Amino acid sequence: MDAIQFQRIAKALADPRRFEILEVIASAGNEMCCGAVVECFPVAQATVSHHLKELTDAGLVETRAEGQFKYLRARPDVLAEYVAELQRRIAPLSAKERGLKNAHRQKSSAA
Amino acid sequence: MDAIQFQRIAKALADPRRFEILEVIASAGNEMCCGAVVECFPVAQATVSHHLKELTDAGLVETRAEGQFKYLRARPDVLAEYVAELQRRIAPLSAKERGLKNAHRQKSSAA
DNA sequence: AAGATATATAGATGATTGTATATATATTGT
DNA sequence: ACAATATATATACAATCATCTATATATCTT
Repeated sequence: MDAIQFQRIAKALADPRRFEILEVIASAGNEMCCGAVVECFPVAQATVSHHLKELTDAGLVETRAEGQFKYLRARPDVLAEYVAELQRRIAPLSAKERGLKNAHRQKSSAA
Repeated sequence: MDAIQFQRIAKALADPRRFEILEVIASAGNEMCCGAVVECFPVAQATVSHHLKELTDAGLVETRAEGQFKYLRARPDVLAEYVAELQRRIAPLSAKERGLKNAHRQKSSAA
């Protein structure tokens, strides 16, 4: 996963309403059309459309167009990729890594 | 993990600079003082201080005061809690859950 | 063709936020 | 006591963003 998508996902997850929208789509079980999502929230259709765009840009939601409708489906696999990358970047160090880190670190403890 | 902390963490992870700060602390291996973090980034000390506050408020970083210094340490366990909650909320449904969802959903497939 | 419906886009606005400068507070060393 | 250092806080500002209204585009129905 490249850094751009990584940050895009982090951003997408950061807004409470947008996260709720993702939750609704994920809990739907099967596809859900935009209108059904709009009905779940007390915000304008354009607002939901905007959030859906950010979620799909992040890859957390995929869409399938069918006639005038657009069907949404969550991508838990993409979320899993994000999670994996997140834990790879913020990882507790192994004893060996700690040793290497500490090896060139006398300055801060001597100063 | 309560909803407030969950959103606080999501927010804290969403800013690229703040995330880099967390990365630096996590990769330090042992404690790191604020000044060392400030040296890593081309932003003002007050800006780093502000980001550190958000990271500690979110629980992703813990601090230990020692004299005029404040030592920082990442909390990968808190991140792990966040990740667990994230995947619990956005989870692929089991076949049984899908069945239940679909049970009262004939309209969308019939329309 | 015309109206109705679904979704997307454009533009505006108020709120939030990342960052800066300046200052306060606390601690250490002389 | 005083200067120096480390960190936090107050205030300000520009940029971003969530939201809205209005409109555009596409599709369906009659």
